[in-house]
Amino acid sequence: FTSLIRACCSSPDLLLPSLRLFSLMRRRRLPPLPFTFSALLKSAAAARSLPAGALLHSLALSLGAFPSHLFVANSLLAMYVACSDLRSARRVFDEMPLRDLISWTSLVVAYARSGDMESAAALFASSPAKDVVAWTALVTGYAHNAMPGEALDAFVRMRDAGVTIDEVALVGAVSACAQLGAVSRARWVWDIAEANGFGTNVVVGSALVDMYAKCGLIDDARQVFDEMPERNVYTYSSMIAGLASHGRAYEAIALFREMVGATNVAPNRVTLIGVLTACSHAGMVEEGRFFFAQMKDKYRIPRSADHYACMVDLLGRAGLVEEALELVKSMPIKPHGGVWGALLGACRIHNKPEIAKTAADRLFKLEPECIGSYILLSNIYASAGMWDEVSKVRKLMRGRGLKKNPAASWVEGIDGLVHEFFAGDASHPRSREIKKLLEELMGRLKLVGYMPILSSVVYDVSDGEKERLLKGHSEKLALAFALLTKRNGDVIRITKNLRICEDCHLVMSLVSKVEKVEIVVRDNMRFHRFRNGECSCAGFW
DNA sequence: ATAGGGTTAG
Repeated sequence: FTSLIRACCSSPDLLLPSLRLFSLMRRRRLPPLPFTFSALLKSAAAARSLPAGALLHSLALSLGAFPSHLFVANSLLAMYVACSDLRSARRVFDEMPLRDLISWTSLVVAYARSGDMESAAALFASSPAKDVVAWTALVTGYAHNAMPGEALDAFVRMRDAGVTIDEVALVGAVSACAQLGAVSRARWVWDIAEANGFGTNVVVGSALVDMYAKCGLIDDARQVFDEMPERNVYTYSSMIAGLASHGRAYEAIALFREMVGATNVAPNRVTLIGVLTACSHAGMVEEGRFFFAQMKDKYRIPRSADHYACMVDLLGRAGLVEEALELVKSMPIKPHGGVWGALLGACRIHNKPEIAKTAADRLFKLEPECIGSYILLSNIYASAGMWDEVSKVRKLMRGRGLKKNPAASWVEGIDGLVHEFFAGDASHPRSREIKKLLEELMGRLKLVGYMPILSSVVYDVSDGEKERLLKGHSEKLALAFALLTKRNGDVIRITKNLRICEDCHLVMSLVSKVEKVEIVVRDNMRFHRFRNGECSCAGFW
C-alpha cells in the first residue's frame, strides 16, 4: 500500500487516489508506517491541498506517527511550506522534539517564500549545521526576493565556507547576476559553470541564457543556447524573450518557428509572451495578430490577461490606440493593471489624453499605490500643455502620499565597482570632471546638428531651464563618467531604472557616432544598442 | 525517506 501511495505523489491529480488507498489500508486494519505518512503528505504537498494536509496532520497525531518520527515531522513541515502556510510550518518546527538539517532548511525556505528574508537569514545563522542545500536555500531566497546583491554575497560566503558548489547552488547565483545585469560578475559566474562542467545542465544553461541576455550580452546568450546539448521550454522562452528585449524580432520569431516546427518542446504561455513582445518591439503588427490568433487552436495555450497586455502594447505602440482600446473592451477576461498600463503607455507615445484618462482611472482603482501610472498620466497632460490637469494629478498623488522614485543610472567602472548616478546629482567624486565633459560634449554634438528635445522635460519651466534639466539626466551623467574612464574598444553599458527619455536616446545615438563607441543601455523596458548613430530599437520603445 | 533550481508582462 505504501508503495502504491508513493507512486501517486508525483502528480497533484493523484491526491484523491492516494487518500482512497489509505482508507482501504485502514479498513483492512493494516497499521500505517511512518513512510506511509510521508508519502501521503507528499501527495498533499504536490496538490497544495491544505485541507488534506491538515487532516493527515491530525491522523498522524492520533496514530502516533507525529511528533515521534523525525521523517514524518519533516514531511509535515514540507507540506505546510508547499501550501505556503508559514504559521503551521513554524508550529510543527517548534513542536518537534528533534530537528535535523532538513527541518532547519525547510523553515528557512518557508520564511524566504513568505518574503521575510530577515527571519530566513536569522534562522539560517542559528542553524547548527549548514550544507550545500541550506546555503542554496539562502542564496535563492535572496534571489527570489529581488535582493541580488545579498544573494551573490551569500554565494561567496558559501564558497568561502568550503562548501562544494553544485548545479542547483550555481543557479541561484546566475539568477542574481541576471537581476544585477553586471557584466563582470556574470562572466565570473559563467567561469565557475564552465570550470565545473555545469553548463550542460538544462537548468543552469537556461539560467545562463537569461543572465547573458539581461546583461546586454545577447550574442553570448545565443552562444550558450546553441552549445547546450539539451533545451526545454525554459531555454527557448529565455532565448526568445532575450532576443525580443534586444529588438531582434526576426531572430526571436525564427527561433519560435524552429521550436514548434523542428523540436518536441511545446511552447507555453511564457514563450508566447516572448513572441508577442518581440513583435511589439519591432512594430510587427500583422505577425503579432497572427500568433495571437493561433494561440488557442494551434498551441492550446489559453490567452491570459498578460497576452492581451502584449497585444495592447503592440497595437498601441504602432499607433493603433483606438483599436487597442477596442481590444480591451472586447476581452473575455477581466483586464488587469498590465493591460491598462500598456494602453496608457501607448497614449504617452501617441499623445492621446482622452484615452489616457480612461486607462488611468482604471489603474488608479486597480493599483492605487503604483506610482508609475500617475506619472505617465501627468506626463501625457504635460506634453499636451494641459497644465491644470497636470496639477490635479500631482495633487492626487500627494493626497495619497505617493512619492516619485528618483531616476537613477548605473555603470560598471573598470574598477569593477558599480557607480550610481541620480538625476541632477553632483555627489560622485568625479562630478566636476563629469560636468565639464558633458558641457564640452553637448557643444560638440550641437556642431553636428543636435538640438535638445525640450519636450522631454515635463515641467512647466523656461527653455533654458529645460535644457539644464536635460543635461542632468542620470544616464547622461553615467555616460560622461564612462567616457571619462573607459579604455579603447570598451562597450559602455548603462542600466537605468526608468525608461530612457527621447533626448537621452538621441544623445546616445550621436555619441556612438561622434565618439566611435558602442553603447548599450538597459532601461526598464528593453535594451538599446547604439552603434554608429543608430539604435537597435529603431525608434520602438 | 524528508530540504535547495531556470522563463514572461505596462
